Amino acid sequence: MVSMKDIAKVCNVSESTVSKALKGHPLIKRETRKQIQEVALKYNYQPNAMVESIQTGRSRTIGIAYNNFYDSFAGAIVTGIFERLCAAGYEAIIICWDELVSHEAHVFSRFSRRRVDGLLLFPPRKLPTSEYLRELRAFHNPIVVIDQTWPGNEFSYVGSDNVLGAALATEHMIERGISDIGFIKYSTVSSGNERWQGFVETMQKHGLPVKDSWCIDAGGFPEYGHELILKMLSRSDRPKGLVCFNDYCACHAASAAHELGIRIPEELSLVGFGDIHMLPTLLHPKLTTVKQFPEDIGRKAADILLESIKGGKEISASKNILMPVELICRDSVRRK
Amino acid sequence: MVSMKDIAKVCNVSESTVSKALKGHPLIKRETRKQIQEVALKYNYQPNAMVESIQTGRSRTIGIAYNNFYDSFAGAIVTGIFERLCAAGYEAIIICWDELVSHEAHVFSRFSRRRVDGLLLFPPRKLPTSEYLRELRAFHNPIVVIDQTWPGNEFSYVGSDNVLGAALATEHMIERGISDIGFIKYSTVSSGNERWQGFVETMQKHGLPVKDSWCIDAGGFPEYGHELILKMLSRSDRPKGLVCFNDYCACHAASAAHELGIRIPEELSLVGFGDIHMLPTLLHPKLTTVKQFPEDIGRKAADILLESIKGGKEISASKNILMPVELICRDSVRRK
DNA sequence: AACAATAATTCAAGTACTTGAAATTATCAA
DNA sequence: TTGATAATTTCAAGTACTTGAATTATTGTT
Repeated sequence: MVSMKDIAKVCNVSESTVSKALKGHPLIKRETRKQIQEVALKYNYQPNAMVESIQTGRSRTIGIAYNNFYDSFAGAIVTGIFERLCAAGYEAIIICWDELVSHEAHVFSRFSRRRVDGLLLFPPRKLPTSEYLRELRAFHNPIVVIDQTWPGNEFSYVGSDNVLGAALATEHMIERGISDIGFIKYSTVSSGNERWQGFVETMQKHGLPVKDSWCIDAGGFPEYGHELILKMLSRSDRPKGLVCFNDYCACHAASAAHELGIRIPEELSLVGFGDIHMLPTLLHPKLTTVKQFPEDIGRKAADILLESIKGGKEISASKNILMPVELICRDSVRRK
Repeated sequence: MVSMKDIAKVCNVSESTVSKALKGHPLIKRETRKQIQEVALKYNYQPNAMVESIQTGRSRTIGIAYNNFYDSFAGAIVTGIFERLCAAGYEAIIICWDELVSHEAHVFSRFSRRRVDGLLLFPPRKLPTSEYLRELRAFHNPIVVIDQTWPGNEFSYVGSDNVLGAALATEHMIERGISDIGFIKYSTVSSGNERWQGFVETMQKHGLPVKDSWCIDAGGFPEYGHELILKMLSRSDRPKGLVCFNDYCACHAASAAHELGIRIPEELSLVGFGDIHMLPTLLHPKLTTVKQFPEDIGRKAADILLESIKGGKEISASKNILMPVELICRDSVRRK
């Protein structure tokens, strides 16, 4: 790698002249400046970003604690994050929580060693341990939590308005005259509980009963509770509609219904959640779902983080931002 | 952030003593060493990785030029990459090719400024321009190209054995007595052309005709040529089987067939490619597909890169590695 | 107590830069 | 030719460390 020293040698000047010339400093003679810039270009000189980091105490790098590269919803969030980071001249270092790869405890110290200026946190799917919370609080740079949160979270958080989303989905079914409604829960994540809350509140508002046997918890199952759904749908006393935690759940429900010869939407209506990349339109019938705006979540989270970094930690009060959601009507809910 | 200076001040010793003590240098008195280590722990001291980088000329960081965070196949590759990087004590800086975010030309200089020790390249979906090739060659660190390649690529490459995969898929259909076979191409990427080649060779080997009107190019269409497939399947002269470039294509074909009331697999058999995360088993009937091993591709690519970094560029000859593929028989191909 | 031998610690220089102050060189008038 | 002023350039110190050489402190021996 060419350094300033190399260019200085070639141009027969000192390193500080090179430094100033490349920054367009007006004290350097025009011809000298031009020559140095040409040589730098010729040798494809690139300044060492790490030196600048050491000097300024800012690495212009943020850390992303990531969960799951398979999930295109998280991928969409990251796409939004990158859009903003790039515009701000920041790079990102991604580390996976994945227990197989790196244990929790090491994630923070790895970010600290790389001196990231801030942290975007996709929380791991279990509740944070006290050890992990201690590490988080000891981290001396701004943190923004994304997509999932936990009770008592004191950091800034950006996610979807899950309560509203589930309410919209449930209202939609009720409006179409369906009242025997079940719910596929996912209680191991905060968004799952929020969606469940939205469902229960809406049912109660309309004086409809929430039947335990129609509410299945898919949380933690790798197959999103496929077997449980199958069991529920094969009983004679089964719901006419299912509001699902997300589109994957809805797909599994649809698949179970197909296996049992139950027609969608004539005999069973479905609403998903997420409008996950391509998935709802690949199904037949096309899935009605609550659209989220993951790119916007990513953009917003990055904006907040970058602002906190600029303003210093004291200026930035912790924020709790819920992004809007929208019901997308397709063909999986029975018409009146 | 606490520095060695801070610890030195607290312990009333010089910085070099701190440095040596923290490395467990035997020349430092046991008690001094212990005290320094305790203070470092108490203040949660983390060495600045960038200083080490400057001194050694190794950043212990690699760059990943990424394409598409929505694609869980690429996500699986990255998962494999991260597994190996983490084990080797490396971090990754990810930059997206996405034209909206960062133009091609800047990607390499951004990696250079961060002094990444090597590059894992998911090539952009178009053929490399000569400008881009020049930048690649000017990059003075090892490069490994992943998943897609191009004619005359002189860098190491790791991808799936696409020719074999398409051959397996085609053989499977022929074996089940289907001979009116079409193909959904995707000719804008190298894997697409390789799979096409595997299809054509197998058809010729069995003396079967490759009918132009049954071979659709979905390349470049955001909806994977859904409309074209629909048109083809609505003619009376339509294929009895479709070998598809990937699972997404197959999903669109299935969806088109559903719309037209064509039953799968009785009237139309389908084989996908990729065994993309959850997708084939969410369909009904479940999709027969050619399984790839993306995590292994990622692992292999990372291994080769890390080896090249260790060995220096001259030692590492450029390699061309094709990972095995496997036909997974599910329910979308008609039984004899 | 003086000296050597050993143990423990510090110094100084190097990494790739930046920055304000100091030094050098050029230019012009008297 | 000298001195003053302006125009250029270089020096030196700082960033957060590492490392071998040099220095200082401690211990034991006579």
